[in-house]
Amino acid sequence: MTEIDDYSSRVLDVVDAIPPGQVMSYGDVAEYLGAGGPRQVGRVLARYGGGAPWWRVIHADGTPAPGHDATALEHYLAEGTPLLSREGTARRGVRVNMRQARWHGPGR
DNA sequence: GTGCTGACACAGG
DNA sequence: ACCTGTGCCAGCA
Repeated sequence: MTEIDDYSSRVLDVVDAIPPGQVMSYGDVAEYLGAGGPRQVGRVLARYGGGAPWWRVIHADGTPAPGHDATALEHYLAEGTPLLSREGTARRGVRVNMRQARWHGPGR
């Protein structure tokens, strides 16, 4: 049994609530919860992200998490997440179109 | 108690 | 678009 802290559980709950094609920045999740900070959210995902769509949680710039940017890209293509990646821009810096994909709680 | 590290955010170059 | 420095919060040796 993997008991999880209340805070971690809440973070995972929010991440799991993010609809496909939408994403939230670490800072947005922290602000949405009204507790901790972006670093804490990142730490939780790094620890318990295995049971939640961590790829839907990215930097404020729209860049996916390090070490798994390739995996995240696969999910974005499968979910239909609006990407800014283009032949013109460096494909190495795969970014998500936050202006479109940014999700703020249910109903938005 | 002190210091370092980390799946970050923001500003400057 | 990329790198560096600084600030913020929490965990760990």
